[in-house]
Amino acid sequence: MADQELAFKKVISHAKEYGYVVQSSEIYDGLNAVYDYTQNGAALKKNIREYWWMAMVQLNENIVGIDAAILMHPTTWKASGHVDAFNDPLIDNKDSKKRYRADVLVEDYVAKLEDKINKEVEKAESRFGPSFDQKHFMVTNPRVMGYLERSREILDRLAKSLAAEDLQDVRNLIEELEITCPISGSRNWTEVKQFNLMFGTKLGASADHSMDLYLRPETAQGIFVNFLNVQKPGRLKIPFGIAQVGKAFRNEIVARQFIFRMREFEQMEMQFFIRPGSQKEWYERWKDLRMKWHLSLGLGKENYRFHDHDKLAHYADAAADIEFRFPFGFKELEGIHSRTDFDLVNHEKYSGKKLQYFDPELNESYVPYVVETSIGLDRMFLAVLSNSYMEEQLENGSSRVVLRIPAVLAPTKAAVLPLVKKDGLPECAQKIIDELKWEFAVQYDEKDAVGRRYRRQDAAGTPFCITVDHQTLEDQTVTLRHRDSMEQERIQIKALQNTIHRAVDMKYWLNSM
RNA sequence: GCGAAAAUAGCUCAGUUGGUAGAGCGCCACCUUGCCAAGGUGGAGGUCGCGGGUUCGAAUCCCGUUUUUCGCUCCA
Repeated sequence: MADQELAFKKVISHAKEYGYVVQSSEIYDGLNAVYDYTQNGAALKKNIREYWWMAMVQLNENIVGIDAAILMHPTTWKASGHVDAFNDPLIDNKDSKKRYRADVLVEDYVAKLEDKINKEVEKAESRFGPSFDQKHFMVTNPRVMGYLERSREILDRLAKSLAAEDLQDVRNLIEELEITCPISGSRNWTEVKQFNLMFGTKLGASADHSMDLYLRPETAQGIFVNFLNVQKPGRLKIPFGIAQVGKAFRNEIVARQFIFRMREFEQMEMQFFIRPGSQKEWYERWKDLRMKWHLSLGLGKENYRFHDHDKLAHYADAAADIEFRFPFGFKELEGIHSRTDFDLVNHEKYSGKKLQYFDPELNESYVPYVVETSIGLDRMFLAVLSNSYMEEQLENGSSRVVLRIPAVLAPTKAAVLPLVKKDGLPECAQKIIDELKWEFAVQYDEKDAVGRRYRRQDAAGTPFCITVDHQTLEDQTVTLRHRDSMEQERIQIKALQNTIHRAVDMKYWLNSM
């Protein structure tokens, strides 16, 4: 574990030093769980995004891509269930370290009062026998009346405090009622805090006329609300998919582990619309296809596994994660969910608009079922980066740090290095760059001994180094040096484009699926 | 959110009983070498995370705070 911890720390500092990821607003001490991607990170992220888009959208005739807004009509989140599910007043017991919904604690207390009332009723019933008049008893018995009065007072006060967002009073109420933690039995409570996992914001510059909005907590709803706006222009026939890459925002209670769980993150997801009843089959198919996509990058089969959910979210009838072996253990990288018709049906209900598909083969209309694949782009980035980082001992006794990023994803594909910075070699190198840069991200470096430049490029993850020497001026050949094997070969300048292309093009990588 | 640990140069870290900040690597310039890091000379870069307090004097002691990592918890 200590080794893992150390390895993870090294990845994090390497990410900063080599221009991949830094903390957001670092000069102001940073912002909790928010990170910026710097030049190489931005390039790697873009390449991952494109690799996904190619596999999902471009190569599938029945999947199209959209780009929905981050801001959506607030009713969207009522329909999706997020307003209810993501919004709670919570309180912690300091001794048991358990967290409770504050309103539920109070309601449980009231439930106990009701138990007491019921016991009184039972007692009286057994005493008076068949002539017992429960209604009369309830409004005359002083104890029962006391309990009822008490319950009403408590619930009224709770409702008022919650409505006024007076959390201090909710806390006071818990203290006054002497509510104890069911586990520790203590009354050592923290303050009550309102946890709203959705980021609020306002639409409209003037405070008087503004409307409360949320930054989307997931991108999926942008697809569901546009279901017909996409299906109709595309004349799409079921089964078909709508894909999207975009930012989502969550005020996570605990946001940690570098870019694994951030407050602002990017999702790549696809909602696949199918006939009701065929969900099992499509769910299995997409699990299989998504795993193949991951394996095509060659990060190692042993680093992936499926995790089937036992407890399902309210909208799902089956769900599995693809987990990856991160430096801190196997964690969720992608989710595949059979979402049934939950989302579309709810949007029909809240909007009053039909969100149905007419199936010409069945000659009937229905709300399609949905199988979702949803992968965290930032998590995929972390998977690639942490898996690529290696410290190697070489045969000559020296060591090197290398990022074995899959060449198709590498931020820079090749560095062009003049052996010495004189005799026209830099000019020659520059000419090669001017040719290659139209197709690949390339870099020039003339500083320091060439061996050191190789190491620098290794550490930055560049798969190829092209070295220009005096022989180049005579026969138009260069040294092509490979990052992973450290082997070099002499090839024609003319052959560079094809050789690099073969190594970095998505076609070859995705064909290995 | 609770608990623990940490924060000093771009990175990794040293800094003794409190006395005005150092190393290695990296970076920049020049010279030298020239196919797998660690040649020479010179240089830039730090109000020691931030804010208070104690003290004649704080990187060092105390309090608060921010950020990071770990455990628990939460979320999916």
